Amino acid sequence: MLNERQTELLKLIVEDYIKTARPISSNSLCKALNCSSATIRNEMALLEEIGLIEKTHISSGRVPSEKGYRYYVDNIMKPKELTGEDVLKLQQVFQNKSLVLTDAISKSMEIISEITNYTTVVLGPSSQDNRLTKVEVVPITERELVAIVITDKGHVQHKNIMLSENVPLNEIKQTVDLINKLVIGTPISEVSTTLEYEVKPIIANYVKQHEVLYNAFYNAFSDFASASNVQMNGRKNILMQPEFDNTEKIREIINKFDDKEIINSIKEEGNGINIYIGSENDIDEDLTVIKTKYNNNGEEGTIALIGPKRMEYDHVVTLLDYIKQNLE
Amino acid sequence: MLNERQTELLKLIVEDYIKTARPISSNSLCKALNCSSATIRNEMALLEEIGLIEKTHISSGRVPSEKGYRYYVDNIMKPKELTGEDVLKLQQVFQNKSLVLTDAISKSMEIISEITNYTTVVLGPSSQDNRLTKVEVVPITERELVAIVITDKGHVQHKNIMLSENVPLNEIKQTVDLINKLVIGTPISEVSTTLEYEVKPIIANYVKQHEVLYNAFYNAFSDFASASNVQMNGRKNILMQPEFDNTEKIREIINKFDDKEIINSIKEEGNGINIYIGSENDIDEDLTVIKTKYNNNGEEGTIALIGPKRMEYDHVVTLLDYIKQNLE
DNA sequence: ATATAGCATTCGACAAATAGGAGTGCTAAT
DNA sequence: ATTAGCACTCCTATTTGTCGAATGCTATAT
Repeated sequence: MLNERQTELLKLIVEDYIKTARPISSNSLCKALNCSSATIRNEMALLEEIGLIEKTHISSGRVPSEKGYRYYVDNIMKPKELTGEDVLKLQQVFQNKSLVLTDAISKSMEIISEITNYTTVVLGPSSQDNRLTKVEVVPITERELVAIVITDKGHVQHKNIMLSENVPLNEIKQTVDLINKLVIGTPISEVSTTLEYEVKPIIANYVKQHEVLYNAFYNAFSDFASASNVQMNGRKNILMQPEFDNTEKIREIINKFDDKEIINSIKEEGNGINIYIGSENDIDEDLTVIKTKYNNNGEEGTIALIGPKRMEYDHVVTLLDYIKQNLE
Repeated sequence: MLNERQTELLKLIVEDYIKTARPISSNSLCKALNCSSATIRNEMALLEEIGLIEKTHISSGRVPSEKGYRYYVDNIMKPKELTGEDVLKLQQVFQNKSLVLTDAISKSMEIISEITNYTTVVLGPSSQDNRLTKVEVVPITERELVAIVITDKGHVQHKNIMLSENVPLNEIKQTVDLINKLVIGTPISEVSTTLEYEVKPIIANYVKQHEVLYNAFYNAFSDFASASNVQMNGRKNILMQPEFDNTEKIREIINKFDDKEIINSIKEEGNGINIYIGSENDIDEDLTVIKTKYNNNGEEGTIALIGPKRMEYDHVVTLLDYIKQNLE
């Protein structure tokens, strides 16, 4: 589609703009392309007609359009080799054999956020399809207890429960034993149903204060099933970008970052490393989101990186790829 | 110190400014004080001399100084009665008997952040002076286990542990039993020491892979002791205040909010509800922080509210007081 | 056919100039 | 003790002008 010089021109514009955040003039590219500014202007007019670059005003330099970034990412960009320094920082995480995978992911995304000055997000796997392995209860006071729920994939969650009336310890024990007998092996998403139809009728006979206990556990399990697990690093980074140098935009973005709904929508379904430029993502048309799935023992989570559209795509992709490699 | 009219004047200036965020002119107060603007100007000059109000430029209206806010808070302000609406919202939390105290606090501060449009912070109690009640281990795979630690105050924490070599299940069990025997009842802050001097020498005899296990548990306990527990609500709220309508300031504040160090420094030592205006707090001289301790079964935490100096002190104090009452 | 030099043109960024208005402080009169 | 009146200060918004960085276009050279 584009000839060699046009390709080179687009590449220069995109990469220059990524570096400087200022519109690129025809003059500034003369040496690089070894021709006069007039020639470059002609080519620029062409690229603009195709829609790959834009002007900010009638006599301004050129800026990549969304389509331009897309073309760059798809056809021009070459993955950038990692510097020794970057590798060194990340090695420290992956060589630490005593780290559980989820901790390794957290740590490495923390580091990537520092290296790149973008915002990173780790969306932990949901425990929806985990199976219940064990329920344990530890009494704290007469009315308060801690319920601990463990799944086969190693998810643990606890919840302090306040009983609405005093319940004798042995009744609590009986209930927990029953749950452990009847509910173990059930997927988390189905626990509520099992509780209601299998456990509830039985404890109604055994246990005096069955209502109170049943409700307490029912609530605890619902919380567990719906718990989401999101970690964000360097949310301030994105605000430092020069394109977000106005309060309105900053407020808009901070708002979106605070919105659990939006952040949860980051979940990636496809394979590989996927890039969503501007309006291609659901967060904000001025941002680019790069995501990839990871797989921990059959459980899937997402790691993502959020930055301005003017993002160092080559660097970022290589970093994420490096992490992906190391996680497997 | 101040006569009646001066007091009334300061009150009007502070409360007007809190509402409008604009300097107050002598003219605008004529009706309220029932005298001419010239008289008010004379009084204003006096208040300014004492340092209670300031001008933003030589011919501008007056703005409360830090000292002015302080005087207002200490001597003029009357607690504002809560509206039925506010009470209603908070009642829903406190009447829910199945909520554990910490959850009730979280929820109510969430609500307060919404009501006031300021930022709220809940600093959970540290588990430093809790005593260990139980350690439990659940194996997930050959190399991975979940360690669960419970304290007498009902704190629970879990940590997934990756063993650097395979360890037979019975050795793990032995170790955990030993820990449960020797370490229970020890304050969390001393667990590491006890582990090192009492447990380590013994398991060295019993257990083959004692090094691996010891390290794993040692790390798990250190994490537990150092874990902090901070919750923030509505951090965006503060950015919406008109006085923070420039990107530099916003970035500064967002940075400070992201800084665990600073946020942890919010911990309140004194009794009652304490107000730290501007330079009186450690976060930012343009902010006011209002804090109060709460007491959960002997464990102390802090709830705090962060807003601009131009804060609705009367409303906020009443709200915090209401919560404090209800928590006890 | 392609590349380039040259030129008019457009527009943003910045500074200077201008006008209007909101305040104040001070003085003199009540 | 209060207030009317007035000169004065400074902010804010708008206008104006200039400079420079770009562009598009046209005519010319290769």
